[in-house]
Amino acid sequence: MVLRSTTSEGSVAVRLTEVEAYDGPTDPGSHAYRGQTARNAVMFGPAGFLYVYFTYGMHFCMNVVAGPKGQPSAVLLRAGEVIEGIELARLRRNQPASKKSDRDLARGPARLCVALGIEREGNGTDLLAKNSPIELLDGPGFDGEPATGPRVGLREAADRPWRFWIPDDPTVSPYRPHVPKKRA
DNA sequence: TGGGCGATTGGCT
DNA sequence: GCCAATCGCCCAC
Repeated sequence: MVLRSTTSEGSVAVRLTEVEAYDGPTDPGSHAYRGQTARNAVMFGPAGFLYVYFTYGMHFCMNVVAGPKGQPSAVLLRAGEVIEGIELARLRRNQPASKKSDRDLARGPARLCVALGIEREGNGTDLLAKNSPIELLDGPGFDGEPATGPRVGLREAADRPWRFWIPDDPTVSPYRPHVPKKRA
């Protein structure tokens, strides 16, 4: 799958290489686990819409709503390879042109949002609509099965193997378990 | 009503 | 490897 965003600055497209599944009501790791709130309202709508949230006081991450209306399942987009608009992506990420650093342009959920220029106002975008500023497109697949493993950085439901990535792809982000905050 | 904590990142040791 | 940055959300008080 490919995600493309278009702004006045231009377009950037990313081939998605790493995602995680979040099943609302039965998944303690999901933002929708405790019911609908102002923040997660988009998740309770129909599939194919973008749920963007702000975290750690400085980062945005995004999900594609996957379940039908009223069933808040979603897919967190964690990483990808920039396949279009790489100069704009480098500019947004403040990275010099280099084969080595290009790998990191969209490697990680917050980096992916920066590279595509997606922030708060992208929340609720219809990814399947004609002429949408952010569109989800069919893209070249790959041979074989995706790799699976536990989701990154979760305290709750850390055992569920609901992370999926393209094996051996260099743009996939490294796995990190949850780190408890140190007490005073 | 407020404090603890988060689906993270980048810089420094 | 370790840690600070930084603020909105949510629930226990």
